[in-house]
Amino acid sequence: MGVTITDVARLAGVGRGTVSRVLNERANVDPATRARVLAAIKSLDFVPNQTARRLSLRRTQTVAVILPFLTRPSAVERLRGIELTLAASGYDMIVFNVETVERRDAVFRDLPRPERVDGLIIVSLSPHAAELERIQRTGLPTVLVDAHHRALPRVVADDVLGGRLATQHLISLGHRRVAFIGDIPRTPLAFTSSRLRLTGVRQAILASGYRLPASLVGIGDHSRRRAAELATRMLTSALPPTAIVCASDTQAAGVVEAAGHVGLTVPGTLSVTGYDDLDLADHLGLTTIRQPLFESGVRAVQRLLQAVDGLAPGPLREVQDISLVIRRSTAPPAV
Amino acid sequence: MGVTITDVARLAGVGRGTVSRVLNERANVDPATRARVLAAIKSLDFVPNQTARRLSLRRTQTVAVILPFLTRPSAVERLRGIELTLAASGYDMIVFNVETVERRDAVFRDLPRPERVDGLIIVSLSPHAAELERIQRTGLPTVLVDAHHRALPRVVADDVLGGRLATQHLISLGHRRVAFIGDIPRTPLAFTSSRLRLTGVRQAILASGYRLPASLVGIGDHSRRRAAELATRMLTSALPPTAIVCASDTQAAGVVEAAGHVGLTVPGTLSVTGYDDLDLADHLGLTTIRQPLFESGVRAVQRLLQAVDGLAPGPLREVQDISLVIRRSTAPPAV
DNA sequence: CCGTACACTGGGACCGGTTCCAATCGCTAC
DNA sequence: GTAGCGATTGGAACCGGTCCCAGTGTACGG
Repeated sequence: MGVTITDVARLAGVGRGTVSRVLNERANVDPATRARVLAAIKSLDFVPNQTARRLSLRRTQTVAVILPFLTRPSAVERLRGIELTLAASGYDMIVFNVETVERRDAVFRDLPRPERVDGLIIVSLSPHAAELERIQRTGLPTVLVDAHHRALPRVVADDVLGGRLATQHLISLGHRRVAFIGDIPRTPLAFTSSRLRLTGVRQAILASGYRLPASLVGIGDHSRRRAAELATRMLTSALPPTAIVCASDTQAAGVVEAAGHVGLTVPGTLSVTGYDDLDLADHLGLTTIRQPLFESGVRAVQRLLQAVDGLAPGPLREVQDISLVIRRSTAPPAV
Repeated sequence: MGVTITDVARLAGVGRGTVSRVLNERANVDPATRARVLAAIKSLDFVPNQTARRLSLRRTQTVAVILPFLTRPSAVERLRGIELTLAASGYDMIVFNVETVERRDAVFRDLPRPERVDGLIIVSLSPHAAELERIQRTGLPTVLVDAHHRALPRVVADDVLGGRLATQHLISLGHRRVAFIGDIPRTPLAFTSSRLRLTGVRQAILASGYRLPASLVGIGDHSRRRAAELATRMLTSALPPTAIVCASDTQAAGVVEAAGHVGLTVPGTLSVTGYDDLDLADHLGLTTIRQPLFESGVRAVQRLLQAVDGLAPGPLREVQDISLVIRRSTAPPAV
């Protein structure tokens, strides 16, 4: 237990520096010496102590991932991409799941320290001024995913476009009263994506000469249940929508459920679109906007590690492609 | 950048040892000295370097979580419980998502080293002999969740009971031909839970004097799609079941879908039960077995940290309560 | 007035690596 | 034969903490 570099050096009959040189594949080691050292390493089953290495190198070989709501499948899928890529690069991943404002503050206060982690990946959480200032002061390489700040490198999809695509699809089917159901934008844990999607929805509607009255915009926390409540209220109002664009597949599932409860059929008397193209969307036959969730995690890590290695960061804003996936939840409005 | 304990000592006009004593709240520090040191710490915004601390203490303040298939909501829910509890205890959590045999081997080979982590939480993966041997040799505190090995402390639910509960419910409704659809048991990434649930199903069926022919046991990888295929085959056979017990809500969702495709209604002409009580189950109105997923993560961490602190481990096998949740997917068989 | 116990403190050794510098060695060039 | 050079090597210093030991100062008992 606890074989050290000194043990290896002693067994191989060399100095500690030489063992270190072999370990780190430096030049200037005599092949015969190298062989002796490698044999000693093998026979002792020596593995360098990470902690000591970190202290000496002043590098943690660790990346922190901050993300809100591990409950959301889309966040988990991004995390999978991050984990896989990080593992392949020999970095450890420490995860901070942020579900409350207190945790958010604590994480942003304690975490961004170069002696703790080599880099930061922040998912679906847009840093505000104080947080940014702190990150920049430490000089810690940082990449945002599905989050925005003009000063930080980020991997995003065009949420405005996504909202527009879904809405244009509905309008081209003949819908005129298109509603939107999405997340609360001004929570301290806000997802900016929902707000941007709404912008896209509004753009498409206005461009076609229709209107988006406030009564057709439903905002609530991100849950199936809440979405169902909002939809129920809309659908039982005097002038109900014939189609609803949702900020997520989860919320779309709630809307479909609500439609059933108030006696509407999807897509017969109500069209619904989701967002993300989760398994759920396939299951429910939801028309939705697909975005490369897993891939966003992969790219974030690749860009982060480039920055950690001191390479050029590339364009600050990297935009990933999205696409409309048409299934069975959208159809022309009932006549 | 990088304020060290030496800087603090210099500013406070004391030795490094004294600063350390203040930091670690040791006795034998003069109140006046302590105050001076604390003032220096504050004015320099000093935070002790974790890495140096780890090296010196030979403690990593880090716990590794190994879990297969982050894609599964049940695994994520357990992870949430683990993350929250670990965060509250000041430990870092590094996560290893295992989706292939290669990764499993690599993780079990490289990870269990006391100089890397203070403890191990293994979710839904039962270590085999070589892995156990390695873990025990290192003496690393370890807790299993939803996994089994007689030599290791574990937090589990009674899966046999769960299978029995679901089946007894169906039998009490009048079903005689009850089928089971679950996971492949002998994959290197096997979930033992599915096999145990099948055992419970079989027990209940035999206890009631009925039979469980091989044709009514469907085994496939854990996905909605695969479950749907298996169900379709069963339901279109000569002697179809009137009820299907599934090893997970996800698979139950596939079965419900398949039922629709072959012209059966749930629960009219087919009863279905799931397992886990995910949001999905509520959504689909699935009768299911609820188990405390989040809580299992919490308990695992509590027990692990006890072990890390050298306290008594308590009973090796801690069993959590499960319960039958009856919703709208089960009813008496059609006459 | 002095020995001693006790509270407090400074600083060296250590954790296990990496890196730099100086020393050694063999070989070539003159 | 020897100066000069590059390749190779050992070992000290360092990363930033913790901890132990010895030393200082003070109060107290005899």
